[in-house]
Amino acid sequence: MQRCVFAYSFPAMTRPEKHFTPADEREEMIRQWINAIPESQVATYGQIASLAGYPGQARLVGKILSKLPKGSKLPWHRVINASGRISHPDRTRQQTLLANEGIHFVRGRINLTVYQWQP
DNA sequence: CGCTTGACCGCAA
DNA sequence: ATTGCGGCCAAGC
Repeated sequence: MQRCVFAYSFPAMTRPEKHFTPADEREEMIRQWINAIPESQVATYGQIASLAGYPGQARLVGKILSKLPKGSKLPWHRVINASGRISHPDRTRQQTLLANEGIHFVRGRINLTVYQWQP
């Protein structure tokens, strides 16, 4: 895990009118957890949301990933849905990246009991 | 404003 | 196994 620096990185945090959970803080937490997913393992959207402190907000994780810049270093491909399938529009690309890490699919599906990250 | 749309999820048929 | 639904919430129109 890398150091958490969001409190100093985002000017929005210094504005006191919103009482808590500004969008930038949530995004930063979620990014950090995604970044922490080890190679050859996967996490679900909901799992990342919970780890980041926002249980039940899986959609938020998908939202953030959908806005990810092209050359992002974030291992976005290690995030899959709760049924072990790919939600990302470009399935083949994501599946290829996962295959390169030794994660294989059985009938379009990843076995979560084997590959899901347990922090 | 209200309504729709998502890289979602759990549960009930 | 698959479908549907309600819950979730930010963005865009």
